[in-house]
Amino acid sequence: MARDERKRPTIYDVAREAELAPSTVSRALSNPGRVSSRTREHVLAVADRLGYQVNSLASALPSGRTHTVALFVSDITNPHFFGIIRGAEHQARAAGCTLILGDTEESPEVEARNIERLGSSVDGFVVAASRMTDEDIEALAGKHRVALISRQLAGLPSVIVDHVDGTREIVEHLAALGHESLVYLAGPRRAWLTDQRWRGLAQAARRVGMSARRLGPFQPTMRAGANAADVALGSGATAAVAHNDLMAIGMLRRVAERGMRVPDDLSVVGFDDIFGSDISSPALTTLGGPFEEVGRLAVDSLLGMREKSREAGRAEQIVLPSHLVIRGSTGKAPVR
Amino acid sequence: MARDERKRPTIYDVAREAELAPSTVSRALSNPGRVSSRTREHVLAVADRLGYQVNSLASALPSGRTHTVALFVSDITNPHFFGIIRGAEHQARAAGCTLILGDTEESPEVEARNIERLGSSVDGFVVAASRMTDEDIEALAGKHRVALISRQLAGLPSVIVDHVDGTREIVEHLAALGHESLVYLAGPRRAWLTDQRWRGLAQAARRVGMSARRLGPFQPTMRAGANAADVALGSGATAAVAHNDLMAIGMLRRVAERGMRVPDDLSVVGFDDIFGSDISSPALTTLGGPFEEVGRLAVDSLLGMREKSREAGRAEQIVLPSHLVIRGSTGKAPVR
DNA sequence: GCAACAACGGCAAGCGGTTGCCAGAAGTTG
DNA sequence: CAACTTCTGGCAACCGCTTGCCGTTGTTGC
Repeated sequence: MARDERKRPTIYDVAREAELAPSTVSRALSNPGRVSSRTREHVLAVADRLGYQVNSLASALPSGRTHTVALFVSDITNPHFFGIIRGAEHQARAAGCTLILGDTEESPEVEARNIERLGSSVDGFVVAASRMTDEDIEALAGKHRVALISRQLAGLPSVIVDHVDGTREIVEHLAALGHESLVYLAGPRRAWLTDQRWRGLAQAARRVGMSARRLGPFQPTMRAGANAADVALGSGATAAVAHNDLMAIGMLRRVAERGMRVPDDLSVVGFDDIFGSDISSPALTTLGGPFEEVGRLAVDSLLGMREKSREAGRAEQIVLPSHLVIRGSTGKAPVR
Repeated sequence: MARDERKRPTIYDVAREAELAPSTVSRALSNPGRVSSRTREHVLAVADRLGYQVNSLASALPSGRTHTVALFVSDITNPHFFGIIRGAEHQARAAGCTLILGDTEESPEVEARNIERLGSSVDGFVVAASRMTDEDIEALAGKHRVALISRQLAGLPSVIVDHVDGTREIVEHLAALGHESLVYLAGPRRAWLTDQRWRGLAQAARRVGMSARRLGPFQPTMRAGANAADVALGSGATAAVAHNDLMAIGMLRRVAERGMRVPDDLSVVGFDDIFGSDISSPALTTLGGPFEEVGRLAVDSLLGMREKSREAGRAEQIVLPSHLVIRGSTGKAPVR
């Protein structure tokens, strides 16, 4: 009731009260240099007294600037995105923007639809771990400002955590432990990272003379990890690299369930170093990265696109270093 | 470039192309019953051909309906909110709304500020685990539609997971294991749940003749769990109930770090049954709840407020049942 | 066959801001 | 002191869509 009667004051109310034109009030509020300081202060005082708050919808309409950015993640229940979300939020807030978070639930359709839905009400999109095709992303980028996370595409700004060096580190770590064979439990086919990680692993394995096989694809979830574990155990490899920590943790459980031991019977490595990867038993060896920074930089480069035209500035593709976190899930290769 | 040249078509473009008035196009799109089916189909076809997409900003301005709801959580890195977020999103989507997610980072100021910022651009707010004072929430509710999660306040719709029965269950479980004393490691003072949980525990303990003490407050994080563990161990109690799973998991680690064992030396119970609570070792005994349902219902009752006036309908306060998940972190009380 | 009434499409006034343009006031310059 | 900038504030035209109201046309009832 109270809610409905009292309408929010508008600049017209403030203008009337301050005995000025609405346009002057508007300027005093959003373009302070344009009016005299006396006027500005007067307006501010009146606005304050009336409890005036800009209607962000109304101001976005003529100006086209919504001061809102959207972040889409492929699965909001994956702790991997925590850091990214936090980082993005901080950067957005620092830039005076609101962050809208969307969960695409691993579906390229949901992704495309949600993005289209938001269309005109945001200044741009940060898409993390997109499942869309390159073509769809390009089409999207033709209509909106887009920055990518965990994916690279020519001409678009992106932020990824290095996987070339990271996978090399993983392989060398395993090699040092005496492993001679590894399997990669692949993530979704649509995930750009799936191929990248496999390529990195395969190449590094070749270099150290380790055999490597790719199995899957699997959904990047704990549940699918059980399946992946069975497949990995069946493969005869002594080391398994899961597409992400969620899968890896699911594998740890399944291996234990089957009465085998990690790392004695099988070494397991994950990606992301998520919350939970250090409380599992054994704790998970995993490739971590500065994900908060990833989120921050992605928003940053999205907002940065404002000025530089896409052609001129050459969208920057940022690669942040990863680091291998060695914990209990990797150990000496079992002797045959 | 492509992005900037081609402006999105508007209803005027569609109207011109369809040789109709803009108002008719508007109606065909958003109020189909108001035009003849022939006209509607014609408009739809033209709109489709032109790739028309409503500008949600523009339509929200005159109508006042933004088809957007905001969900604020106190800490987005707490997996507890996963289910709530998912549930809220699903329900929002089902109702044709977009969900905006906000992280208030445990701060009532951030909470109030962010809510005010969004003010006019959402249809309402779902606030989970609010840290604001009752007065501030009431003030907010005077200006916007608000639904609460994990908090009750007269006159406002809310969804909580039962704690009365839940805490009783916890206490009885501990009593059955022979425990005669428990400590509650309290959460933030501003969290409504902190007092509620303590009250429930204290009352249940009294009834079974168990001693209960409240310690803290602590931040509801893993980090603070270490501190809580030390305090709990120092208290001499044989059972510790942490404010949430994050704290409880932090406690598990700290206890192990100090060379003691859970549950042999100390039984530990948490709240929420978050992701991670079953992969810790020992796995955590915790009070779970249907959190996805919580999120869903909260959005539901928020959107339901549309029709029924707040006074008339008597805001519904929903209480969902909790369930105790017994795992390895609770065991027989140590014999003295 | 005509009044009464739907049904349907169009007009135009908003929603609450932003902003290009103009004009009067104030400040500079020679 | 005239001529010319620079400041400031106001006017009014949007931004793209919604919606109350009106007029036309087609239907129905008697």
